[in-house]
Amino acid sequence: MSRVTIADVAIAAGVSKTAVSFAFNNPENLGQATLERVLRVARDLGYAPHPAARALSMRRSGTMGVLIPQRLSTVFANPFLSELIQGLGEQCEEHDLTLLLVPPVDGSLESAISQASVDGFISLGLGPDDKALAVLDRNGIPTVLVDSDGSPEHPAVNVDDKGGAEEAARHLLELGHTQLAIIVLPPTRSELETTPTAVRRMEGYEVAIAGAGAPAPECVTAGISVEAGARAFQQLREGARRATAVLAMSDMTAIGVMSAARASGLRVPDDLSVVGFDDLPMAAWTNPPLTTV
Amino acid sequence: MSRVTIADVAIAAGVSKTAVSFAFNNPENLGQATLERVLRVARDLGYAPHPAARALSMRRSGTMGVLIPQRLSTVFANPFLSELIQGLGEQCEEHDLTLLLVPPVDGSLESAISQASVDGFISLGLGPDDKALAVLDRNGIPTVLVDSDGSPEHPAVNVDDKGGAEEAARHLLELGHTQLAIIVLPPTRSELETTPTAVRRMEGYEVAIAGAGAPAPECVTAGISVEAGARAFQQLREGARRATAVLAMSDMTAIGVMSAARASGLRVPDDLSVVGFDDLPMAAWTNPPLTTV
DNA sequence: GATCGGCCCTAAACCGCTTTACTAAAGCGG
DNA sequence: CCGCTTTAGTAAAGCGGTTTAGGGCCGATC
Repeated sequence: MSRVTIADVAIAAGVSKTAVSFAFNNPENLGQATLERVLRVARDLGYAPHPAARALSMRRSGTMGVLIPQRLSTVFANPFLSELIQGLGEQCEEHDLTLLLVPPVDGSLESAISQASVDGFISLGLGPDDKALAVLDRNGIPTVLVDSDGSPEHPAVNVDDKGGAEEAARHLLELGHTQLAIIVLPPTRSELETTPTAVRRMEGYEVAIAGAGAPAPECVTAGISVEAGARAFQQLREGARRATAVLAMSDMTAIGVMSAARASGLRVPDDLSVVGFDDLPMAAWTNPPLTTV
Repeated sequence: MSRVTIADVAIAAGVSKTAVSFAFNNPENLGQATLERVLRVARDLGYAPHPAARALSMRRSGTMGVLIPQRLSTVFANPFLSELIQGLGEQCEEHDLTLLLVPPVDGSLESAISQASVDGFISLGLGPDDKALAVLDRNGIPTVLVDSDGSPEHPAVNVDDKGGAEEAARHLLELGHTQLAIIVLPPTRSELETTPTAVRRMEGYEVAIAGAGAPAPECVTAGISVEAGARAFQQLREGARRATAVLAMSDMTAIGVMSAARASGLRVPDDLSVVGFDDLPMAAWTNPPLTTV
């Protein structure tokens, strides 16, 4: 009933466990005849090495973890993350790894980390002083930071948030807009602090705005979805100041703003300019195509 | 340098390995004082149980696998799958499980299965006679089939492909269309056979068309993406027959057809009707909103 | 004819944890 | 003060693999 183990195969083939192991991992250690017999018996019995046992004894699991600082349910709703994970997936495929998505367990990334059987982590959006990083280090799990502030201790891959944001804002200012609105990314882990990414993009926006001597922008926070973008647009309409251009920190939100604006009779970009961030493929399908970073 | 093990903690706390294990898993077996001491030492040392060792010994890994019959890179491009996985993710979260995505390794699902350390599988789009299923059974891994033909051996959750397709086709026929075009889903695993899902949807379309006495539809195969949909539209234009309505087996493809049609000057739905399948949230954002199943 | 080196193969240790079976000490009523 | 049950903790046997050290057996060498 239960799983076929290496011992079963060994007995059935009349050899030792070692021989069976060799048959799969070091065939050159076995004679031709024995090798073939063992492999045949293994196949007939439907033997497959137990992954956990293998991982334990080899000290490697063949799995790459993606540390996600937000609920799993929100990941797939965010095309930017989807794109990223897709890319990771391609690489994993190439190297015969499997991808393990690791979201917080009961709100704690630390405990999630220690539960995961992983050879290394890609961690998304983690600050360099995050406690989760300390846990990783202490357990000796190699880690690459993505979308972080960077850290001298770890390799990191990052988006030029500040530069991109600055360019986006400058683009609008050069078009003649003076009153801008900014739609800020929502916090992910704690409900309070904004993400490092949002902070960096905000810096970029502000640099450009200050540089042009334009008035302070109006800020609204909205989730990464079309609906949230639409709500943000309503919020802006109700505000006192009438921004003529919107800087959204994500494309999804920007799309929401755009469609809500058109639904309420505004022409885009004539009456309202919108610039996103992410450059999702989806941004090109909208009508008109979304300007984005 | 290397990982802190249960033995390290045991020595440091002056107790047996058992006591340390109890501290985490059966605290009621330990005295108050010992319990606290062990936990404190463990925390100070940064101890975390090795997941593989734990999995091996407990015969459960706390991981749910999703068996995906296609390349990982195409999964995230397909919003329908994303939605599905998102739902699975929510459930996993609730039950403190992690989600392992398992695509084919070197084109073989069977070998991917045996590499994955998983307590159970959700398998997508597997026929009931798939060899991968046999492997699962032999290894005693519980499995739920999704989007399959159903199987007496396994619990299954399915979309009413045939019924839905039939309704979609009937809808168009009732609008007065007679010459329909069908955009078929692409094969996933082997390059040859169409998927069971595609077969079932095709049956539904044909039942409706035959029932209405309409001429045979024109069929084109296209991937699940907006671009593929656009290409399919071009292909149809070049064909001899001029379909006035298109039945697409996925929303993404339908959106592609729609936007390509508009780009080429056709009005939708006046000049060309398009019906999708999946009911993605995205389908509601298009202009006009996509009719879908 | 004893010695040596290769070739095949095996026994046993080990990976890090859980769990069963068991013991020493403590508590308790009589 | 004795035998009984509880309490608190331990030793050792797994879980299912890999890997190291070594043991027969063979022909070749001196």
